[in-house]
Amino acid sequence: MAKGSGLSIDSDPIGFFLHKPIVLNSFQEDQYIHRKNKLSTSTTTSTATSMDTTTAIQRSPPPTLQFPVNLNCTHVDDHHSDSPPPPSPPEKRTVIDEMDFFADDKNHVAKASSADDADDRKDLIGPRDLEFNVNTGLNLLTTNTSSDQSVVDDGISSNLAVLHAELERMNSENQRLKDMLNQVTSNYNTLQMHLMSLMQNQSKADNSEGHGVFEGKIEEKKSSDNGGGGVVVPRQFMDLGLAANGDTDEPSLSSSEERRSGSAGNNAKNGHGGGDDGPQLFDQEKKEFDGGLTAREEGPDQSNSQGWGSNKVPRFNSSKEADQTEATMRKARVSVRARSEAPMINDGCQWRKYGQKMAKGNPCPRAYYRCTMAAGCPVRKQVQRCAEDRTILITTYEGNHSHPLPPAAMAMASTTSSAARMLLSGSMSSADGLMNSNFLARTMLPCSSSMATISASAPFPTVTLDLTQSPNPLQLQRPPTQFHISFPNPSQNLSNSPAASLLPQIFGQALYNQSKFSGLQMSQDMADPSQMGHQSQSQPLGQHGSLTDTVSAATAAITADPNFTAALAAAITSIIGGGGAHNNATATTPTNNTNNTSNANATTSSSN
DNA sequence: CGTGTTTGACCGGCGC
DNA sequence: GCGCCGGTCAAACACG
Repeated sequence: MAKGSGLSIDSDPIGFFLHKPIVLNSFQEDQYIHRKNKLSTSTTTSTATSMDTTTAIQRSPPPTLQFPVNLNCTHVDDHHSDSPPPPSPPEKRTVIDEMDFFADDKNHVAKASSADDADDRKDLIGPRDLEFNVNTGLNLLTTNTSSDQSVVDDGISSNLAVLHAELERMNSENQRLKDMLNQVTSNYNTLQMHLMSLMQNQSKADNSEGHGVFEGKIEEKKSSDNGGGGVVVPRQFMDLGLAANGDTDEPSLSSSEERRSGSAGNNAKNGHGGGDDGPQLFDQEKKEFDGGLTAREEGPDQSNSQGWGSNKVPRFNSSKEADQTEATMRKARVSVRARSEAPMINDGCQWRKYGQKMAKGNPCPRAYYRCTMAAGCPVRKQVQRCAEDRTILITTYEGNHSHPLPPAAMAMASTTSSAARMLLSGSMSSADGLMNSNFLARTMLPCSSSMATISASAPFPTVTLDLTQSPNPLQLQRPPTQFHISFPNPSQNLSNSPAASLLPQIFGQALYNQSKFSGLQMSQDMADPSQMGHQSQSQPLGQHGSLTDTVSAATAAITADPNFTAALAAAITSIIGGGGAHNNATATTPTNNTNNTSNANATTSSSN
């Protein structure tokens, strides 16, 4: 094996955050030069794509004007003889002129006639509208008076009124769903505190009774994880609920973490002496935790608002089955693909590098990091450049933070955690988690794009969030008229729904909103001022690896669009209703995106 | 001197 | 059983 190959990346997270100059060896320099050469291309591409998206949005409105105009045609005819037309302000003609999309000779004839008197003008309104409806011109309006103006204005205003009413309705619904989510979140937190209290009592009871070796070791480990403070909860729960959730339904603590604790605490420098105890300790701890959770389950609403279904699945399996399930869950990962020039994306957390290896099939080394924001945080990540395109940085996260996160870290953490949770909820909804994941992956719509990928073919279930394509996050801001969401159909499986693909972002946003930060605000609060700004506004994706911006942009876009909140509600409903397998949230959009994820068993996105 | 990185060694899972 | 490989450990080293 190519150990010590020298293909190292200076990736001091702290230094990175502080704009510490990055020192590269010759190979890295080659890589970075290569990437820099490519950067202009990729940046240009991203920018162009963004512009295309914007243009597409701006082009959309005009044709819809026909409908209200026709409505007013009837209206005017009905009042033809009732009231004389008000004086026509000439200046309004310019407004009408702007609507003369289709001019032809007929309109000139009509224009001449319309100049005679108001009644004649009114008479012409009907035919003119008909002509308009069949794509003839509106030039006759250039001499029309206010009656015609009012016709158009009334049409537009009535249409606007309709739209406004619709918007208000959606906003109210949006607010209602937010309230519901907040309440569910609150209930969940309360439930979790109950659980902690219960577990604490249980652990004390077990300890006092002098039960088997596992319990004793668990106590030892728990104390170690909490800085020896004597707290007997498995891990500290953060107030945001995110990490607590992750700890609850996604046992992220790897065996090595146990080994590490054991080595440090007991075996000192003997290194691997505690290795064998790690998984057992964790499994036992996990069983206790799950058992307590199951016992305390109060109902689907509470248990799933943040647990995303994993918590709600009863854990009455035998110990062997539980071990299998836990092994699967422990390995759940979220991989984020993003274009980045930096050796490591700024996700707001602090990382310490603990290893580097050459991975098979990739000339680029894989770096291993663990979170150092809190002692005993089980989160690890692997950073590796894509072999095919070295401008793409693949960051794979495993586990959930056991500590409060700064705002800058919330977006990524919540997104990845939610993605993992989504995956796990799918896995846990079946006795065979992996097969279910495969099914979930395969049954996602083929027409979708590559924002989220679920891969069960890997040794561990992995969700891949592909952020290398800028259109996807931006497309989340498409006007509601181009993004239709239909609400749950109980007879359909969630996995059939394209909205399922939005769950990582949606859930991330939900969790993020829960923490009282908006995506935009978070983006502005980021530690690195150079990476401030709203990605969805204009900043091309992939510049300097501001992945957090990307995520926040996507999540902010979701927040901005009531339809996405509706999708969130639908998704939550889906999970609440059946571990992500009963109800259905459907987001129907035309798609034209391509899939660029190599291991894409299923990809989804909102696209147009 | 404290903190973080580097890197050779080691472990465990898995396939043959 | 053996080798491969991913993942981790920890002594040595670098740096401020």
